[in-house]
Amino acid sequence: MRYSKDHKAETRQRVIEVASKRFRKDGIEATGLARLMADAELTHGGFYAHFSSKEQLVQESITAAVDSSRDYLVHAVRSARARGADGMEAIIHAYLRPAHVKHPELGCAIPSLVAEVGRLSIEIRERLVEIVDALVDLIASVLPKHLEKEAATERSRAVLASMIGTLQLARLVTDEETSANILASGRQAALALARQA
Amino acid sequence: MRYSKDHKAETRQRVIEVASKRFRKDGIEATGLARLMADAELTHGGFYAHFSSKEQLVQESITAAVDSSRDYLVHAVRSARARGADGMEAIIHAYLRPAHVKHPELGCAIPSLVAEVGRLSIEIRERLVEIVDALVDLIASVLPKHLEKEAATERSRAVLASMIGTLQLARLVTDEETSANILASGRQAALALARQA
DNA sequence: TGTACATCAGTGAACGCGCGTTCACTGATGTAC
DNA sequence: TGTACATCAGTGAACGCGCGTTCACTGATGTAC
Repeated sequence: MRYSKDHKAETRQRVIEVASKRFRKDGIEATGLARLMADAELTHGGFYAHFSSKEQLVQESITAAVDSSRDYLVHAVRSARARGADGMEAIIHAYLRPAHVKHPELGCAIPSLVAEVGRLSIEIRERLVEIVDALVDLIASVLPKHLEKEAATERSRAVLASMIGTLQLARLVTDEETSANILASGRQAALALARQA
Repeated sequence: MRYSKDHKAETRQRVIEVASKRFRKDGIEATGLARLMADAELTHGGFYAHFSSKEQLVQESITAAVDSSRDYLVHAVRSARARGADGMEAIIHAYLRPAHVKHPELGCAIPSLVAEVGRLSIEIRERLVEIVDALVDLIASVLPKHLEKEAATERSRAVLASMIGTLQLARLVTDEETSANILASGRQAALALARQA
């Protein structure tokens, strides 16, 4: 072996992390491999020492985003519970926070990629569905315990859908005050959905 | 003039309509002018007899989608009221109908383009914001009259956001039954948001 | 009404560019002796 | 421990392709006489 046994794995991981961010920020089709590899401080030719195709990188990058999307919310729930606060409110405030509007590259992959991914391979679609399922499960876990599983899943999906739409609208508008208003009423709406009778 | 005075205007309109559909179905950046012009039964070179750039076509195509998006919902409201039914339910059922999941090219431009448009010119973004504003106004018009203007706008935005997110999730999943479930619980959620205390 | 001409919507080849992918190579490192 | 060699992560030129845009042209039609 030329480099230390971990060297290649580290480079590969670095490319995945750079890609995961760029895809969320600029979109998948709009991100070229040459610029992406330059971001990872490599030249484009070396790409194929790590991945068989762009398709494979896209799949792994979205999978990498599952954990990064969920972990932030899991942490928000834990710290809320530690101080006796409401888990649902913690999730909604974490998802619909101004920083999430400003920094799609560090946030949830769904609002950034949901439309584009529908046109790509079924494998890529299914990777994004994994993120949806993970977030739905997380939201369901802070719903009242008396709900049946199916009802909890449906309600969680509705909360997630409203948060996704709200985040997208908040990102779309150019006026910052309007964006903040959309975010605030979106938080209220998501909470109302979580607590409906 | 070579052709009858309306000929050029008709061709131009045909290109805009074809483009408006393709952009919603395949995305803006992923739609090439050559294939688009072929769809309109023209060759690509003729494009610049009608538009100064792709940018201009995109702007006009989104503007064209304002009316097509709104008119369908306006019609749904009118026919609901004609038979004494609820306008809000009519809008929600029209937006969150299975055909809207299956045929993005004939539907609302927001779920298809909201993420991508954030990366394009500010003019294009503002054209999509016009559609958002038009739909928010329409939803507000079927809200109870006693609400203050600001409260009505905020509630309408929340209803729209939840419908956008729901439609996107219903389009994302590959299983048709799951898609129908997402749509059904999304309708219920949107209605709950419209009627919250 | 019939003919000659001017117009210009539409054609299709060509442009430079960035895309994903391939490939001959380089040179720093781990291993064998 | 010191040297010779094999490995292979990473380099950078090149590939065919589709992109948006330009341009010299064609030929069907409206207009002038």
